[in-house]
Amino acid sequence: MPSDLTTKHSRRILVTSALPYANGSIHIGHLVEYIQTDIWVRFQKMRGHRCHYVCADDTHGTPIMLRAEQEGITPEALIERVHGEHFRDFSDFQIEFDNYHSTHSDENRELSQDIYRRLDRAGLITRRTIEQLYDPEKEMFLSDRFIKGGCPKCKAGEQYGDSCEVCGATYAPTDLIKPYSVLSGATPVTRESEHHFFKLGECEDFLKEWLDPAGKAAPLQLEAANKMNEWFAAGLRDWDISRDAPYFGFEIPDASGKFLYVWLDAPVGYMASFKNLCEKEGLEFDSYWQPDSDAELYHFIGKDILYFHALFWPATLKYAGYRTPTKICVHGFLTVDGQKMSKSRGTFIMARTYLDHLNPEYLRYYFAAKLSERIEDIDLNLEDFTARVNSNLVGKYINIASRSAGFISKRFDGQLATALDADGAKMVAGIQAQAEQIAARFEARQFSEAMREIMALADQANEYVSDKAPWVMAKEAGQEQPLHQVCTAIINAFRVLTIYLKPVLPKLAAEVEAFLNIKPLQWCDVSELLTDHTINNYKHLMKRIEQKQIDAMLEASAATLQQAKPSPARHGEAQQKKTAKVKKETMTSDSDHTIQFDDFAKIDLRIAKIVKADHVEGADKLLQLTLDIGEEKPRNVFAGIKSAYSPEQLEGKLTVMVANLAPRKMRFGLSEGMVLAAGPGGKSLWILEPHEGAQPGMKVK
RNA sequence: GGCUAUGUAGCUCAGCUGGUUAGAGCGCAGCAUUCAUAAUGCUGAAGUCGGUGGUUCAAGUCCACCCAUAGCCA
Repeated sequence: MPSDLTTKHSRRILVTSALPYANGSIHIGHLVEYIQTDIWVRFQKMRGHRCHYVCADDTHGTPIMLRAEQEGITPEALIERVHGEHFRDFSDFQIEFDNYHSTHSDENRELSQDIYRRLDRAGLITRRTIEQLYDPEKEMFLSDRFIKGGCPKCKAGEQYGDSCEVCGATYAPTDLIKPYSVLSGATPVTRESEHHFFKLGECEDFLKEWLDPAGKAAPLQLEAANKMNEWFAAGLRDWDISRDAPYFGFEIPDASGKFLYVWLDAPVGYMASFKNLCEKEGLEFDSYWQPDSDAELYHFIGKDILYFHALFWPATLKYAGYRTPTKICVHGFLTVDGQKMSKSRGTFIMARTYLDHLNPEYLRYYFAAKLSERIEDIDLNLEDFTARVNSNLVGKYINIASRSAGFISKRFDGQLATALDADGAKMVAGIQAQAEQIAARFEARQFSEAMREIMALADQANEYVSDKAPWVMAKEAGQEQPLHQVCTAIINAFRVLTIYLKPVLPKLAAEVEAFLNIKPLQWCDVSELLTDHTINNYKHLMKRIEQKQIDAMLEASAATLQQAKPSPARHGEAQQKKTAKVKKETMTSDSDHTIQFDDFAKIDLRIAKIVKADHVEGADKLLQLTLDIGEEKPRNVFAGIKSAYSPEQLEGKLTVMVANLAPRKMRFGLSEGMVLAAGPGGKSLWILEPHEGAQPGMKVK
């Protein structure tokens, strides 16, 4: 259990959310993280801790450069505009940063370059010459996504340099048919360049110790720690942290024409944003970032960028002489109605589109009701969303105020009674008694549990109202005082519930404070009662969601996505594969069960001679086959047929293989195709064998 | 193919180290109620706990295999 629940001392806490990339807009998938973080931060502040929440736009890299060029503006102009858009979206969702900075700032330049120097001095930077494609016209190196050409497998045109969106093949950009630069149209040439690498392999001992510190809470959730162990087992490789000019970013000190890779300066942006805040507010930067700091440091991130935050980032900090994070809080992705957000279904919802149609606090509550401390994906089920918000927030919670406020204002001139009735006192005390339990839920990021518990308490308040039936008292003579006390008890229940919900519903809580005519509520106010006090007239605090609002939002989403580009969340490079995959899926799901001849013709089936078959060390089901299909080099294929065949049975035999299947990197090596076999599996598995006379390499049609 | 998660009522999810007739909220049905911008209370129906085998006196909970979904394989 966190220390603050037993000891009352004020903690110093620095919290970050991942930095959104400055080449697109915020969508509801992003919001899971910012809302989760914001709730946690608001909770800490309500508990009286010194908590700072910083973030920034992530502004560097080739995608930003290209986007700016497309729009005919400078990168600086682009990132300034996007910064404004992002900040407005976040603010309107009531995400309250203490500072929202930019990685393109003096603080970040100084810190990033200094960290590079410190790492270099510590012997953790190495330099190696690598080969890369180069655009001779534009005079710059090209990453895979800036090269297009024909897919070497299926011949589809206009494909990116790393994988084909039509057939899913992966390849090197040099394999493309007639490759050309996206930037200039020129044919790229291969060129050498010296790159700077961070020697991550040398940080392994430190990282293992950081991951599992003796006598301290682990910095990662269990699932994330498992993933780390997988990475350790696979071996840590050096990390390429340099890019050649021209590049929108920071220069590497003492290496002209070399820039820091965006993923190096992005997390440093956390520090830079905080440093900027320190300058504004007179905080001591070093006391938060020096190695022995007693301040706590929390990074909230999505599971897609664990690699950067759990390996590179702690290692960077450690060897640059800074403290390491207290905890990395990882969350899953958002699905809508059980599926990935989809543009065609209109479920790819931009933050702004949502705001145009619905109250942001609905979504804050719904996310809170679904978020746990685990890395699970959460689903925004729109039907469930409507039902829960309407029933829990409006029907249960808001309704408590609305049921009693009328009596207080009409019968007692807005004045609360000086005491509660015995049952009412007991009911309110029962709600108050849960304060530490609920606080522990918030602290541990078990928001869904917290919401469940709070709504159970709201049920208790409603039962009390139902038992006392104040509307009956109101009609009977001589029942003035009991009515007054009962309604005061109801208002008090509502006030305590409002404290519990305030981290989630800050704006609503402020309206409740105005209604109750009280100062901003803190967590410790739970133990007090509001009696002998004048409150204001009740105005309805929250409307129910109507189906037509949801429909309108989905429609608008489908429409706006024609123009607006969503931010790739992190970095273009990291996101590239994912986009390709999504596209592939929609293609297959749209297609029929029958295929056209053209589809069939795409599959290149060949007679293959099994020249060699081997067991694969460490694999339960695989055999490694070396297949001759008349090519210069025989193909290497891993086939899951060990249960049915021994290597000896296969060697020398002919079979049929899919020759144009995209090569796939497996744990044991590259598999360059597939052999055909039938059967349910296990021992019942039979590979295909042609009649005598077929020759290796013949096409099967 | 390997690895990691997940798979429990129509929906969203709880079920700790295996132990009495499997839980909650929403939704649904019936009744009550009318203070509340249709909100509330009570009662109830509803589940072969993804599947198949196994371990055990006893399995949603452990083991094996399989199926489905998502992700990772740098």
